[in-house]
Amino acid sequence: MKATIKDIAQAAGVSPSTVSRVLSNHPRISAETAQRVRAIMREMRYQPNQLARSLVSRKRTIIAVVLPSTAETSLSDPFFYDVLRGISVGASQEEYHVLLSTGAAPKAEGAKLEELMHSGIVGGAILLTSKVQDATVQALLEDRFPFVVLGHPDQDTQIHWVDNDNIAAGCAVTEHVLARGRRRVAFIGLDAHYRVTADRCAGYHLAHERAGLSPARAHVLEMPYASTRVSPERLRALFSGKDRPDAAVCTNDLIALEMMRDLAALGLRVPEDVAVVGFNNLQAGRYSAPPLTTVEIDAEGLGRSAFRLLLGAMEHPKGGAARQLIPFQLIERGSVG
Amino acid sequence: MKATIKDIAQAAGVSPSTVSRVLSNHPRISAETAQRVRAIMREMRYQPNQLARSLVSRKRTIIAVVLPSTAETSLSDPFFYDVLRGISVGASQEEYHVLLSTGAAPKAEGAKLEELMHSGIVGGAILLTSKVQDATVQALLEDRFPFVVLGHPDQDTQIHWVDNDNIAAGCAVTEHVLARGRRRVAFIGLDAHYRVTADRCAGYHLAHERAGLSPARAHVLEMPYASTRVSPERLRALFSGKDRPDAAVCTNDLIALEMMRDLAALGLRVPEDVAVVGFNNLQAGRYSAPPLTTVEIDAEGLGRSAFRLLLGAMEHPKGGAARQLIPFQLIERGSVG
DNA sequence: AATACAAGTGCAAACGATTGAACAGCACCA
DNA sequence: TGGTGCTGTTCAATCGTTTGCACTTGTATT
Repeated sequence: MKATIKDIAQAAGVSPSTVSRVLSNHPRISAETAQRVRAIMREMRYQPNQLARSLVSRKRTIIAVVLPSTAETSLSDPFFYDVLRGISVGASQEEYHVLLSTGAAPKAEGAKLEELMHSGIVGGAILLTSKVQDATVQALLEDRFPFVVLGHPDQDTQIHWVDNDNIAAGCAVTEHVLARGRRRVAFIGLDAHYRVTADRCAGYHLAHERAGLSPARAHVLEMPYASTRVSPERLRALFSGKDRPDAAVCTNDLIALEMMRDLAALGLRVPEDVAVVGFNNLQAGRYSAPPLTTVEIDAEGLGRSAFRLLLGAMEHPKGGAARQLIPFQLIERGSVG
Repeated sequence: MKATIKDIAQAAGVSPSTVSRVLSNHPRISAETAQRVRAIMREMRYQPNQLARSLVSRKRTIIAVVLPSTAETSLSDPFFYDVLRGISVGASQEEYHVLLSTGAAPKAEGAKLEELMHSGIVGGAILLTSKVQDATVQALLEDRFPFVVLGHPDQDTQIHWVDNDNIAAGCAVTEHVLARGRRRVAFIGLDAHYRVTADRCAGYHLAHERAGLSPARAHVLEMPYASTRVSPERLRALFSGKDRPDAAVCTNDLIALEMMRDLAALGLRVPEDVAVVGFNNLQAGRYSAPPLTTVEIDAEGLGRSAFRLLLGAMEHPKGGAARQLIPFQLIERGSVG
C-alpha cells in the first residue's frame, strides 16, 4: 500500500496538518520539524496524492490541449505536432501536465472540453482549433475558465491568443517572388472560413498593392481548408493561356509539394517556369526536388508562448486578455530561383 | 458555482447515494427515480467531479504516454506522432484521456513516471521509449502498475508489448532489392543498443542467408541512433572502389533521404547506380526525387494496439503478459527501380 | 505579576464523490 | 400472525489532502 500523509505523520510523530504544511513550505513550521518530516518522506518514498490535493485546494496541475474535431486530419498535420512539443516542453518545466483532447470522440469537441473542465481534471486549455467554435468559446468565457487559442479570433474579444502575423508573412513571401521579377503571382488555397489562409491572402494582396500592382482575379484559387491538392482540371486551367502564372504562393507546404509534382507532369519546370513557395516549413520540403522555399512559422514557439499565456491566465484570473505574435522567417531554397 | 451531487440530490428529493447509483446504472434503482434524477442532471448541467470520483473508487480515467527522455528529439520524429494519434483515437473511444509525459523535465524520465503513478493521476502507461529503462520498468512491475511498452524488450519477462516484426521487415526489403538483381546491398544505421535497428539488420542478414549470399562486412554501417546523416567521409569511403554497394537499406527514411541527397552530390544516381530503401514511410519520402521506397510500419496501428493492451491490463490486473505484432507493408516507389 | 504577542502545532471540517450495510415497505405464504 | 424475500432507498464511513481556527508554550512588554 502506498504511503499516505497520515503514515508520514505517524512516523514523524506529528499531525497530518504539519506534514501538509511542510509540503507547502509553510513559514510557521520550525526548520527542525521540517527537516525531520522531509527525511521520513524521502525514506518512505512518499508522493502526495494529486487527486485529493486538487480536490480540496482547487489547484489543477493538468492543462488540456484541444485538437480540431477531425483528429484524423489534424493529428496528421505535423504543424500541430510541433505546437504540441512547444506546449509540452513549457509545461513540463513548470511541473504541469498536458492532457490531449482529440475531438475524434463520440462526443463533439466542445462537449468534451466542457466535460473536462467541469469534471475538475484540467485547470486550463489551449485550443488548437483555428476556426474558433463560438459556442465552446462562449461557454468557456462564461465559466471564467482559463484558455488560450491558437490563431487570432475574428472579433477581438477578451480572449487570450497567440499567432503568427500571417498578413506580414503573406506579404513577405509575395514580395520575395516579386523582387525576383515574377509578375503573375498566383495565390493557392484561400478558404475564407479560416483566418490563416485569409490573412496570408491579404498579405499577398498587400504586397501587390505596395508594388503598385494588382493581381489577376483568376489567379487567386480558393480551395477547402482540408484539401491538399488542386484538381488536375483546375490546375491545367490555371496554367494555360499566355497569362499563366509564373509564380505560386501556396497557403501551406503540402499544397506546394503536391503542386510541384503536378506541374512537372504538365511539363512546367520549377523554378524556371513557375516559382513556388509554401508555408510552415515541413520536413518534406527539404527533400523535394527542388527543395521548397517556405516560411518557418515556429510552431514550437507558438506552443511555448501559448503555454506561458495560459499560465498567466491561470494565475491571474482577472488579468486582461494577453496576445502574442510569434516571428516568422523566410527560408530560401531552390523553388523560387 | 458548479452543481455537485448534493445539489442534484436535493433538487430531486433523494439522497446523494441514489444519485450516485443512477450515475452508475445500479440495478436496484427504480426506472422512475432514475429518469427523474437524470432529467435534473441534464437540466442543471451536472458533471460528476472526476477527482472525487477517482479518489474513492480508485478508478483512473487517464493514461500516461511516456516519450523518450530527450523530448526534443523524440517529439520531432513523426513516428511518435503517429503512434500518439493511434493511442489517442483508441483512448477517446473508450472515454479515457491521454496525458503526455515528456522526459524533458527537470526530473528524469523514470522519476516523472513514478510521480505520475504514485500521485494517483494516471491508471496506466504506454512507454514509447524503445530502449527500455530497466530501473523504471522494474519499479512499475513491482508496484503492479499496468503498462505497455512499444518495441519488444530484450529478455521476455512478464511485460506487455506491441511491436512490428522488424526482422521480417528487414528481410522483406532486402529480398525486394535482391530480387531486382542488386548484389552488393549495404545496411545503413545499425545501433546495437536499439532493438529496432538490430532487428532490421538481422533481417537483412537473414535475407542474404536465404539467398545463399553473404554481405560484405564493410557494407554494414553503424551509426548512433539519433543521427540521421552519414558523414561525407564515411559515405565517400563506402561508395568508392569497385565493390561499392549498388543498394542501401537504411534503418529509417530520414537517413535514406539524407543519403539520396548526398549520393547525388557524389554523382551517383538513384536508383540506377544505387537503390535506396528506408523504413517508416515518412511523408517526406513521397515528395523526394525519386520518391522513396519504404516500409509502412503502421505507427498508428501500433498506438491503437498499445492502448487496447493497456486497457486489458488495467481491467484484468492478473492477466498474463499480452503481446502483439503489427503487420508492415512494403511501399514500392521510385528509389529501387 | 499580569498581559500581549508570536511561533509552532493540532483539531476538525471541508472537498465531492462511492459503497457496504442497514432499513422500510410490500407481497406472499403457511 | 409472523416469517421470508424482494425492492428501493438512505446512512455513514471513507478516499487523502488542505486550511481556518484554537490551543499551547515561551518571551517580551508594561
